[in-house]
Amino acid sequence: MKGEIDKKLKQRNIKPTAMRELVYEVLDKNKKALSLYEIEQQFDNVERSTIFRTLKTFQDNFLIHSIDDGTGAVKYALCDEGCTCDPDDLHVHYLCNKCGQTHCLRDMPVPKMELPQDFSFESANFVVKGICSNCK
Amino acid sequence: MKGEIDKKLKQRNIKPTAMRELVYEVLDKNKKALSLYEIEQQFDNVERSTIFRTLKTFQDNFLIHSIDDGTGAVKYALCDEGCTCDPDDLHVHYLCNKCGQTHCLRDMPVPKMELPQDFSFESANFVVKGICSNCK
DNA sequence: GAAATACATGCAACAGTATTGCAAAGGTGT
DNA sequence: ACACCTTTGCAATACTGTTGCATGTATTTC
Repeated sequence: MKGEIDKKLKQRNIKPTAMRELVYEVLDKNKKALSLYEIEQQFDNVERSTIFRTLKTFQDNFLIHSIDDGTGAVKYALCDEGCTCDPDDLHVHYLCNKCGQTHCLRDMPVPKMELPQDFSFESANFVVKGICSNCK
Repeated sequence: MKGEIDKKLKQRNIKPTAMRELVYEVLDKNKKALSLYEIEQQFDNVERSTIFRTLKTFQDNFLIHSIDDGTGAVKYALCDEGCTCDPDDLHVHYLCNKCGQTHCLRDMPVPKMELPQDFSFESANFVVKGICSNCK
């Protein structure tokens, strides 16, 4: 288990520390995107800033991606293997207005839009909101 | 001019006050989406909270819509005439990573996604990021 | 037109999230 | 063991958004 996680971290050139293994584990076992606060809640005595910087490191190395779902807190979820967060790697996210959970719709790529002349497409944030099947 | 604005406000059941006319004017003459802070900057001695509540009133009555472009500050832009901010009224927004300006791509509707079973589509936020034609 | 009522505004304070500086702790290589 | 670099914890702070309350302004009612 720990070995598996370390491998994932090393694949992304992230030195595996206890903290990072734990944060990875939390992101992995929860099947939804989590905010900094939500991650903090799953630990007893871990500094917010440490988690914050851990997430930043993860994000810089494309191990996780961030989602701004409009709730005020940025959420984080694991990237798929080999993801480089290029336009081609992007997928749609879904925020349930009832339970507040944000899910990755990993098999739903963000559609390429035909932008106006001379506008480049570097990245995108596409969040669909509604009521999820659980809350229906 | 003032008459035109009052008409727009009244169409949306918003009582036209001096404040509201001014905020509307600012949103109208800038052709991009503005944050609360940016709107505040265009006045000399107007309370943030007043503008905040004005925007809230506008939004509740579908005169403006808000965009969360991931920069940390919500931005606001005028709705098209007759807009009710339904899924059908939504359009894509564009954030330039260089100049930081956010534009409405009004003629680019948010594509309807085929969501997983029992997930409803109530609204969406679709922001494309890149370099705009001005900054290229 | 004056009194009563409702609504809008300004001020101040506060809440939540994100972020940074700095020092201590931990690990790595020589 | 020592020097070096990275990570972590603590504290403080910035920024945006939000609310309570008092005051001012407009609108209605008589």
